[in-house]
Amino acid sequence: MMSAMSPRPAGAPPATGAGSRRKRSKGDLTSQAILDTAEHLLQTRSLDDIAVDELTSGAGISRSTFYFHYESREAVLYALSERAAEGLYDSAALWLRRGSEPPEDSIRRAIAGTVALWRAHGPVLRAAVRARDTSELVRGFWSGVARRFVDSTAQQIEIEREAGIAVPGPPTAHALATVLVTMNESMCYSLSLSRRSAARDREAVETLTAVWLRSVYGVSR
Amino acid sequence: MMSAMSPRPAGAPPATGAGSRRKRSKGDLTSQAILDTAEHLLQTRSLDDIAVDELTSGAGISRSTFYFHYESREAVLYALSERAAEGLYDSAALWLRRGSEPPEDSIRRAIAGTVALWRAHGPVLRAAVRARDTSELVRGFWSGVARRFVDSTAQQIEIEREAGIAVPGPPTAHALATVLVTMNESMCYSLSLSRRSAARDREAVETLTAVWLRSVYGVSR
DNA sequence: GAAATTATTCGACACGGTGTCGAGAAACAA
DNA sequence: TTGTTTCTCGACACCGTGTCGAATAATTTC
Repeated sequence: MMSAMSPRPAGAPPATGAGSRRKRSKGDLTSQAILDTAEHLLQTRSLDDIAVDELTSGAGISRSTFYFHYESREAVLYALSERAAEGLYDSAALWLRRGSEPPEDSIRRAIAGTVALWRAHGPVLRAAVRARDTSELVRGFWSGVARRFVDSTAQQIEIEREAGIAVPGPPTAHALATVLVTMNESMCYSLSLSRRSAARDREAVETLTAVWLRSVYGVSR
Repeated sequence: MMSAMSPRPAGAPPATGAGSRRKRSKGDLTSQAILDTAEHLLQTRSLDDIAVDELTSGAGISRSTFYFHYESREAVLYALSERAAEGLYDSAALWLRRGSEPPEDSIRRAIAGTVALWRAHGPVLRAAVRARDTSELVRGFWSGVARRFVDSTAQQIEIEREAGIAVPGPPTAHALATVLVTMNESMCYSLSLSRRSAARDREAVETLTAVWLRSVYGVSR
């Protein structure tokens, strides 16, 4: 007796990353196929417009099998977000500028990196941002990402202020950082919604960079 | 014969505004009741979590009657948005500052007005912003509002630049305006999500004002 | 390699929400 | 009153979700 009570892989399968050394079980493969189908469909439709059977027929399995691999559509999105947000963390590290490189360069580079990443994974990131208001899981994950960005930015602002390079408070370093990071996100969101265009991207990067520079350092040119 | 083909009031009932002089037909009343119920429920739940029968039972009518008054839940949101966005247009007029008032004051006043409006109608405005990605109708309406804001801001920036008060381009007046307006919106969105707090609101207004001032005028203080 | 165990898949089902239809009640006009 | 327009309702067809238990495939154990 004792029915199997198979341990459903709640959030994401063990190590969905590319570098997974574990043996590729059949289940891993279909989990992956579902993820891929989802990312593909997300390029056209919003998450709640995508029915579960579209996900599964794209992966060549029956609808009910889906629920063996994921708890819900949101769980799929969560797994997808993790995959896409890895790159974001790298960008976050760029805030902390190296050596004596002028702030303008490091800020522009970081912003350009963020824009590029939104271009690469726009549909997933947009869906994730939208799901913040819906899914506790996604909200938690995403607010972690945001905090990381805000904190390191605020820290950097404080350093520059103490060095007398950046213009001092009333806006708290933290408050300023929050606004700037939020601004970046929403610009990237709407940018990723428009047709891909190098010129548009460049202008967005330049504009955001200018706002960052002027807000933090007060300088113009 | 010739079945009535009753002219369903597509978007919103004739003149949903408060100043409507038309006779209060029974239908107007229930349309209104639906709207009120929707705004009330929106304070707790997201739009797609709200079922049509919750809207109608709140208004004391049967579910199918809903479809006589509105085409869909989105149409309700559209009507609600119009109601809430009226105030926004007033704020937009504030960009164009009067006489010789220092820019800092008019900008702060305009931003404070926007924040206040988001505090008053947060749930509706949030739902509207979310529905931009979903409903063509809402997207059109909302992008009209946004354009109005951006255009008048850009125009004002250009005036200030020609007067030598504001720091000159690379960032086009229009590009800069877009970023700033977008920033305001997303900050208001997330602010309206947090528990009401005069202190928090004040800090947000100050921070946004600082970013506007520094981005447009380059000054620090 | 046969049996036991575990992992994966499936079809069927119950449920809940949507949107449409045609019948009819209520309000109003003549 | 009668006719017309406005408004309301219940019934219905449809679609998507999530759960269950049984069936099959893969893997381990002996």
